[in-house]
Amino acid sequence: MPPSSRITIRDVAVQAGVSIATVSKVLNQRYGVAAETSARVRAVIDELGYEASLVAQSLRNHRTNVIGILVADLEPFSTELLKGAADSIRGSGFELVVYSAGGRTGDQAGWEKRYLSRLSGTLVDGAVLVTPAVVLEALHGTPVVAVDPHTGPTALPTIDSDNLRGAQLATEHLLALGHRRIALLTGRPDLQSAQLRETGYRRALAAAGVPVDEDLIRVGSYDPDISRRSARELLTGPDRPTAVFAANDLSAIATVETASALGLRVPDDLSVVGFDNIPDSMLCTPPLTTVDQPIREMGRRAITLLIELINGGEPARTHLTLDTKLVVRQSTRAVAVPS
Amino acid sequence: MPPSSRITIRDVAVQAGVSIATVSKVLNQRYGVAAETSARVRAVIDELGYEASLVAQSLRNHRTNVIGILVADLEPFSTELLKGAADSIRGSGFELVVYSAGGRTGDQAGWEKRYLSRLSGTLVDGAVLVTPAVVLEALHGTPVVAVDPHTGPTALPTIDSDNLRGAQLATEHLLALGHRRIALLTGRPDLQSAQLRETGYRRALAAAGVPVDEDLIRVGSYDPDISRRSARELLTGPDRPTAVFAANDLSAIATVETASALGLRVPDDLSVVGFDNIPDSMLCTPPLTTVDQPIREMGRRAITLLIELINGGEPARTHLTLDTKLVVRQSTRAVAVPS
DNA sequence: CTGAAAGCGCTAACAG
DNA sequence: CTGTTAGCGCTTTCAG
Repeated sequence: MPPSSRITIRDVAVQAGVSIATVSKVLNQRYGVAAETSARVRAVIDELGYEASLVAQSLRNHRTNVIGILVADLEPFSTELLKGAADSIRGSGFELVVYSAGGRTGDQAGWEKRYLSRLSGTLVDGAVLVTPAVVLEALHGTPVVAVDPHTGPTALPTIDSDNLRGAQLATEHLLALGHRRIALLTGRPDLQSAQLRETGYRRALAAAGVPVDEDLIRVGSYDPDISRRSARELLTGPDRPTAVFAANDLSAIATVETASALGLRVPDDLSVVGFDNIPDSMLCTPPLTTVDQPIREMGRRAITLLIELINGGEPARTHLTLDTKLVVRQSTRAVAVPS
Repeated sequence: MPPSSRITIRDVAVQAGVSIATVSKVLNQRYGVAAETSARVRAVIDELGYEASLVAQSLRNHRTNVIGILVADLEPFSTELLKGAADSIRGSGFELVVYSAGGRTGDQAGWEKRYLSRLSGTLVDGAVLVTPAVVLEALHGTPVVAVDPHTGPTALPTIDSDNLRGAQLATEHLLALGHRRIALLTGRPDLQSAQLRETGYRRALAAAGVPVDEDLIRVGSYDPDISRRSARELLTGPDRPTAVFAANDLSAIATVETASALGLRVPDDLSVVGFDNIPDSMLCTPPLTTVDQPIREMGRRAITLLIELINGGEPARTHLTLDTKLVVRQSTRAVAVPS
């Protein structure tokens, strides 16, 4: 078949009666083209609606002014992050391509490495890796920033949020309200974020001198169904908790739903705090007390850091942990403190 | 400078002691390579972590199995659409790149044409254009689908939603509740969506025999600030409306805020319906009655249609208008019908 | 079975 | 000032 009827630089050259090189010079505003020639070429470019192929340019130049954001899938977390990234890309002179593995994360070596290899060196000047699940060493020459990596510490420059402190805040809040039987719905056991959130919970309890009741710790796995099941166990058991800290917003919502189904009112009969993975504005029915994770801000910072990395030198800080804060809404309530 | 230390097919060839051509054959599972050679090459590929450059492949092959989504910016509407697109890309064998103009929509010819030209023919097999604001004729060979184009009818295959009917539904709902003084906050006058929403409003009133009071129609422009101003005018004027239909969710929220600031309670003193451009779940404080625009579904359909277009023949329908429906929440209330 | 060579669209020396 | 030439990394004939 004909190699697509795309208009190429050659078409322009022929039409304008000049060489390909001359067209290229006009395109790139290089010196050494007669004003008249230049005008003619430009006229033809307009007439034909020609635009240089990004691909061909990438292959030739080693600078593209394009930043890549690599995500496993387009879901609430990653899309929220994209909005932040878009904020800081504006006016930076860079363009943005988002590459989505389309949920096919079961691949051999992981989408992270695969896409990074396929795109870097060509097409993008640098990349942001969103919640990579495998450990990646720094790559051959292409600047990479990781956002909220699910694995532990990484050699890569990283932007993450303070999971540990967030969990402590949440638990302390419940303690301050007088709660003593505080349950925990954990996250996915294999992810560091979940481990940190559990640690924060345990530390807060320990600091308050409240013994941990392992029966009050159930797996939520960042999953609505699993969380619903665990929540039901917690709330129907003997001596049920007066409060639940859910390591994830989906778990928190599942908890509220389950409580409601069991005839328990939130916050009158049960206080709930969730760890927020999706935008604040989406958490509303019912209003949940949450730990606010600054997703958009992480997106902004990741791009800023990446651009520093691309444009040269060593940035001041190559690992940034953003603060989390507690957003108190009406889903928690004080209880009588046992004397 | 050294052209980036990217690992190329050449590195693999050298390391394996074969020619570049042979490596390529192994990569593409072509016949005519000894099993032993093939194994050796594969070993080297693994060892080096080599992945073929997407860019170089694109330039050479004219099929990339990549679909492009071109957006002016990454905001609530476009990111919501992306989620839908991701849904239907899964398992399709295509990958997804999102290209964002980064808000720089003030360009000469419009980002739409520019990016389409830069990417088509190479890099992507087809593209989805999200809310293009200029009229584009079908392009040289590359399949393109437009989503919710802001201009009128287009030669391009299109997915949009039923703005007219949605607006009628909203207005009829308010009429059915007994409202007679129903204000309209319009959208951006230059966009067809806004015009259709206004037409729907007028038709519903006409059908009910309620005369249109032009004083109750104010410009909202899909913009919070402008909407707030207009809302204030409407609500502080003499003989204020008992209900407002806002042609856009941002306008609706602005209306509720303004009402609140003026001491009017929603829905007790004022009913509000908004046309939803952002996901249902984000509209919650306060709960707004809205017209639900199926954004994710549009994303899904757009990809499905595009893939049909790419894979060959003429699809059954090349222009699809999705239904909108009214979601009634507590921000509207019946009023006494004047006898 | 393997490799040399041409070329995808473009840019950057270098000649003319 | 302009055109010829040599690749960027890869795939694909087509000889060896």
